Amino acid sequence: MSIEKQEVEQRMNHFQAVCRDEGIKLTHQRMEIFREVAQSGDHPDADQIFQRVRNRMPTVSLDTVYRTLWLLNDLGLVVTLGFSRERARFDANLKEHHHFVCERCGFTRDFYSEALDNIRLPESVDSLGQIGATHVEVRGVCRECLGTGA
Amino acid sequence: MSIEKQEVEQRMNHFQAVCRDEGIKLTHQRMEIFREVAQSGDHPDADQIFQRVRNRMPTVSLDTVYRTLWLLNDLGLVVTLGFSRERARFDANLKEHHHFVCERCGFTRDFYSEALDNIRLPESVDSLGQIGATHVEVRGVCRECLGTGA
DNA sequence: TTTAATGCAAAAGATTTGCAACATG
DNA sequence: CATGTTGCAAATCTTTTGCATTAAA
Repeated sequence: MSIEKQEVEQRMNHFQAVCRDEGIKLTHQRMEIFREVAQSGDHPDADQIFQRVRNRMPTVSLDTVYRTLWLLNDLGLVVTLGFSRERARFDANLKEHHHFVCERCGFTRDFYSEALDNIRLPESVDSLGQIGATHVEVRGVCRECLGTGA
Repeated sequence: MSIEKQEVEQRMNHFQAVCRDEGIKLTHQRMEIFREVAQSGDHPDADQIFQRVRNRMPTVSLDTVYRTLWLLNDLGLVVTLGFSRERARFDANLKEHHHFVCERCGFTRDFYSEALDNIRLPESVDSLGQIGATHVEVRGVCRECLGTGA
């Protein structure tokens, strides 16, 4: 599944504008790496991106892919799924619940809400497959990081 | 932040019952590792669990912690946060969106919903900190994995 | 006693870093 | 031309595995 050409062009333009504004050099590698993410609808990981870019650019290196992806992330040009940069975290709470996650320090807290447990999903989701648990993740900044510490 | 004693006891009992049912041996290590997750409200990762268990049980090894955590996960006694077992995945879609994730193959697809973008969070969340983006993750099984392939 | 689980040490994987060569602005 | 960026190789960090020993049922 890939993104429409027109949308990809828009994303490329935005990327170039941001790089110019930030004084970040527009290298061949960065262009190809960003393009790859921009045109992929399947949320690839670093290694998949590396493999795909390498088809067009055989000399690119994996470490450049990593450096570039995190740069794009810091620039807000790309987003990571879930709690991505972290390792697996475990939870013995089996009741249906949701999470608040602090974007700065990783602090994570469960919360409950019957309303959220019962949210209606759009019909488009039904066509993707069989639906299991639905889980809400709220990103934010915790009180501690805000300096609003009790 | 730790879980109430009574709740921990309940979780321990459930854990022991499941192990018995499944013919899984109740070792000292498993008890301590599960207890650690059961009484932690902060969603620790494998290494944190290892460090904490080691205080009480200095001979436990990190590989046992890993083996046990994934066993608990397979038994449904513990849950992982987000897309945990995977590596970081990237997305250049900056529009507000949500995800459907196949639990079997990892297939992930964006979907949109104004209703979900505007869900009301319970007030308890406000007290945790400043709220940023809210994101819904639907877990399920994709059509391909269901054998309902188009 | 039988079988599964542990600890150790080593292997495998993933990600990051120092540095000289190179390309961009 | 000056500086930031790359590729390489090595280092680091995380997670997994093989195997002899130990412990649970």
